[in-house]
Amino acid sequence: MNYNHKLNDKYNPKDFEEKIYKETEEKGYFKPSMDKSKEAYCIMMPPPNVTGKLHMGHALDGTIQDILIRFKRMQGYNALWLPGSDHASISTEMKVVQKLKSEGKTKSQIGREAFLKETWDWTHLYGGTIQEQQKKLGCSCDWDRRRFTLDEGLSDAVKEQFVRLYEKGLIYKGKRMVNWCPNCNTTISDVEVEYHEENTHLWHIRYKVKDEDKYIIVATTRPETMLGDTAVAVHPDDERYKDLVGKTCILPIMNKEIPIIADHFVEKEFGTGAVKITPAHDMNDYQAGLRHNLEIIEVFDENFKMGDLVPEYKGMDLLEAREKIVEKLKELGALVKIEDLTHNVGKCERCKTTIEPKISDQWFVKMEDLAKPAIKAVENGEIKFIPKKYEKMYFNWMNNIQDWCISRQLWWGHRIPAYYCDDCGHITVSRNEVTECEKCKSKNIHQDEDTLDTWFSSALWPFSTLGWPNTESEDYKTFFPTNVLVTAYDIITFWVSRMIVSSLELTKENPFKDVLIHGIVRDSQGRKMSKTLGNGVDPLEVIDEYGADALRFSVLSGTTMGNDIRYMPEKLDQASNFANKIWNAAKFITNSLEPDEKIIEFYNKVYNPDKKEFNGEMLRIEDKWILNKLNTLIKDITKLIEDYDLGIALDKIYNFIWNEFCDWYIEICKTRIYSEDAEERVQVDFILDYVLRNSLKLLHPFMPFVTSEVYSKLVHYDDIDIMMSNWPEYNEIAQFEKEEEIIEKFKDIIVDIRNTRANMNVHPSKKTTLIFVTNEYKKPIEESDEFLKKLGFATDIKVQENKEGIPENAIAILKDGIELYIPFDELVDIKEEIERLENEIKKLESEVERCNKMLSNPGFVNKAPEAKVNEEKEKLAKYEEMLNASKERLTKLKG
RNA sequence: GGUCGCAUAGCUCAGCUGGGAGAGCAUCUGCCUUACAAGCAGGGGGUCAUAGGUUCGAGCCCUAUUGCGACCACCA
Repeated sequence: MNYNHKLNDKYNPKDFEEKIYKETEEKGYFKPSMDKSKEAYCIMMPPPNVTGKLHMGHALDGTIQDILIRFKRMQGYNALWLPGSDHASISTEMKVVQKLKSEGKTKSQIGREAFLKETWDWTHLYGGTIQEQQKKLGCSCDWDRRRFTLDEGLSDAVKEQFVRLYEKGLIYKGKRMVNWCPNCNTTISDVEVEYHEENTHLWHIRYKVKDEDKYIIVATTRPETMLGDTAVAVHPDDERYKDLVGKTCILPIMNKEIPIIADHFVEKEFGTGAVKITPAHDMNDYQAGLRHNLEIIEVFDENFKMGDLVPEYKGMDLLEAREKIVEKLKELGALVKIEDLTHNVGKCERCKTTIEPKISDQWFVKMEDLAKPAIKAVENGEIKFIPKKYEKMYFNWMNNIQDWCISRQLWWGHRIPAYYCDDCGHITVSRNEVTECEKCKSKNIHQDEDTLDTWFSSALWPFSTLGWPNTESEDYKTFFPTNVLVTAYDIITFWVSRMIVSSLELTKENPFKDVLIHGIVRDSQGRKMSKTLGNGVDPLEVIDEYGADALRFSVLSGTTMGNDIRYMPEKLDQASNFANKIWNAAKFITNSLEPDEKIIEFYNKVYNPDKKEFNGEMLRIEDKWILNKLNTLIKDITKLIEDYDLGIALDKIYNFIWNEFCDWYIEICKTRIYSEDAEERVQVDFILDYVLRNSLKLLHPFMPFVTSEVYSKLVHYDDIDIMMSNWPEYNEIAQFEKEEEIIEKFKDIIVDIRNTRANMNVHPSKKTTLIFVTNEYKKPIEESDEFLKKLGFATDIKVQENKEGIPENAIAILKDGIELYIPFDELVDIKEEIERLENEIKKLESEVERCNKMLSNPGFVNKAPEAKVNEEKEKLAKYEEMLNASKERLTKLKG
């Protein structure tokens, strides 16, 4: 075979990222192998909004999942990453409404059917955008299995859930006070309400106590709702009002008699301690109204204009009515004072309109019993949150769970499968289209106009995407329950928790084993990225400038799961420098590579796959060193990814490739690479290729593109692309521990040499002879002669067992087991060398002192683990030896 | 108000079940050394927020304080 090993001169991600994605997708690598002999591994991608665009949060989320799936795929799992999108009822519907508005049309004008058609068109137009963007990021999901929450199958699943819960009595219809957005014209859930501080006033209004010459003053932020007051409440322990409780007062304007009641929810300290109760327009008042059996009087009509309680105000806007009513109260002398107040006002998350509490007929899911098994599943560890602290958030939510309002006054979504009989009023709930009342058989029926909360369908995502309710489908049987769910902490409560609930109720299985929670990506100043601030970073622009690999690196390097990530553009430089470093190293290696056949032949001789052993006799000490380091690295990275410590894993690979492989191994080997001896070259080329290819494999899940491109230029043992290659296996028995130790020592010595030379301003080209005094390391030093010479700036190396012939003015570097002398001749001032030695002695003395202190502490010697004590003893011996050698050298120089 | 979290080098952050403080960037010094100046070699820089406590030993565990942040609930 004749392979081309050539890499382009410059690292340029645009040359290959898109190409590689396309190729690997076309080859079907993203699909699960469906190999029954292999364990299945499955991740469900949290479905982004169908009309959405990729933001940094998606980029992070997608990168993490892609790393996991690529890792497992290389490990041989039958791995599926299933993508899809969410119909996102409110936000999509709003976008279409806006579009209609710009065309001068409204929802109600065109009707339900036409509106849905419009929305489907919109969805088809923009629905593919985010997928295309995820591809740019390198997401290796099985696009053929992609699902949409409004797909037919998923809609069936939604109906199935609704009907089952309804039949068990877990779904009910009831009057409740809900959050109503007057602009979106729908109920929204508590979590879709944002609270904003607003400056307003607190109006103090006095109500006359009936038949007495007393007044009770209430404080309110909403005077316009007073028309619907049905009581005034005070705290039962409030001495100021004790005598008034049980009496009645006269509601101004309405001139109506209402009771004065006592209720614990009233705070004595706030306002006047007396509060007007308007059950129709306030959550607390509503609850109080229920407790005290108060009448509910609605002040507003369905469009949130004034109703007809007082004809004068009818049809008025709320704020306008507020003004008029305040004026009127002033006239009547009922307005006592106006106080300034800042308080939190609920706003619609989407359109920022002030939320109005409203009583309406809605569908609810009874949560308390459903929550119990879901709490248990996490308590007993069947489902694990990573990091664990988020379990607390989950428990906090689940233990205080409220019934879930699932109906939405929207058209875009799953229409509620409930049919009302116009004759007998019976409600028929069914999986299928209903044409007659199940009770009186009347054909006079109509379906509920409302749709279901989007989360009602996303709660099914882990299994509805696999074919549920058909539990016999191949995918369902193979991949459910799934392995890990990856998402940000901000949707634990309304998505993660509901998936667990639905799954346990409907499938009796946990939907996933692990919940991997990551933080959110903030801007460089630590602010949340938002459209209104305009501080969002577009991942596509980043990819365009730096490449997807760099983006992926930058969101993970140096981060921990669960913590927020600050977007730092400098990290992108670090990332692309790293990719560039790999590129250059690979370019260097491949350019000098011996023919593939020769290297493969060498491999077959040097490696015994059955024993998983290298033939040490065919390798040099430095080869064994890097192989041993690689082996440890493989072990560490595998464990780290399995534990989801992705940031640490990435930094470890980075460090290995750059600071060990490039900075040391390649440098050490250069003389061999340029060697005249072909056998020598094959040997070193084999190691260079071997270590690089395995490092690339370890890095591949993180930076799929540059690793693929470079890997394809390495020695071709086979035709398998890196993506489908086997994950490196580590050897339990580290074969070359001793050699690693020796080279680490040599590295230390070389750093010391560089250090001293730098301190003494020795010109880099100036070379000298290195004299080693040792017997323990004689052989390895002789074996390493070439690179020690090169890296130690030596013309020559002498190894001897005594100190004969060492010039007085030589510099000494003293390690345990090795003494190194560098005769600098005229270059070195004895004074300086004495000074240097004195400093070193000082350092060593403090080390010895530290060890002695610890070892003379009876508490330490008696209570610390034996291994720890021995470790300190060994250190002490080593330092003492070095200290003595230094002292000896010093006296000699001085004498 | 309830719950949870965070405070480590100039900046952004790592630091595993307690056993000699780390990275990247920035900064300083010397290098165009035949893969790489997007680079190489070396250096400086930290009372690990504060105060107590547990321990032979605390960045790590406990308590309190200060300053941030998040989530939930929500004040009429």
